Amino acid sequence: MTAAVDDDLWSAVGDPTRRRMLDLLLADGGGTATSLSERLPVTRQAVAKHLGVLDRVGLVHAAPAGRERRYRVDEEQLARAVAQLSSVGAAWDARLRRIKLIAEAVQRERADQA
Amino acid sequence: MTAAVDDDLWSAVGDPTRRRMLDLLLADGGGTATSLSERLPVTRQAVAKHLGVLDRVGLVHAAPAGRERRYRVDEEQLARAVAQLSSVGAAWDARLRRIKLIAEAVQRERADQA
DNA sequence: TAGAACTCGCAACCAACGGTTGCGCATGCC
DNA sequence: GGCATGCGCAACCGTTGGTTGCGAGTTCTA
Repeated sequence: MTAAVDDDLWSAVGDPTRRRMLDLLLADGGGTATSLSERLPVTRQAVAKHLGVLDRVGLVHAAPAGRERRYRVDEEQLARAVAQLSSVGAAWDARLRRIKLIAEAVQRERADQA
Repeated sequence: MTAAVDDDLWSAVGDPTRRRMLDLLLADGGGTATSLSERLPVTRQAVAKHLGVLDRVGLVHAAPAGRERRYRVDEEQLARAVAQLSSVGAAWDARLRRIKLIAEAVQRERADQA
């Protein structure tokens, strides 16, 4: 049921470092590869690569400012990703609930027979 | 804010193939590496490795049955993972909402000045 | 205005991981 | 006993997250 369409956006958000980057960018209202790397346990280059990935899927946008390259979160796109995320969660939740109901029904049936 | 504690469970569920495996296991009420690999675009060995990962984080449990090795989903653990998932989603959602409010406030302030 | 300081991008390299193929071993069925 | 089936182990490959090293462009300042 869980389609494969999600996978590009999902996998972009799937990386822990990228999640923390998005978190920092949201908290500070933007940032550069260098500024982010100072608050993360990875080097600037690693951050830069991640920013490239996030840029490709449209979760962030770059704005050259002098010698800096300032990144900001595309909130609309992130909202879309979050929606997909919670929809997957909801699907599993529903399935788990259904399984539980069936299990309980079987239990009741057995109890009736005994 | 999003802690690093989630990362083990989260990354286990992060892989698309593992998500589809969990989905299949839930739908069929269990399965073996071979049975799963027949319904997935990967080999039995790849599936076996993934089952090992899922087993290590407690999302599935193995029950040797004759020459088979039958796996079942630990629904409680999966429910916990789903909860973490949606909590992360909720956190981002809240932050996005807050950002939006601030932005609107700034807009209004500017309008008043003009 | 020349040079120091800072930020960035590119390239080479490494480790981990998802995936495959090829084997050998155990279990079950005829 | 013999054949088929299911599993585990090992070697190997491509991708990806991460690092170091370096050269080039921009800003600040002496």
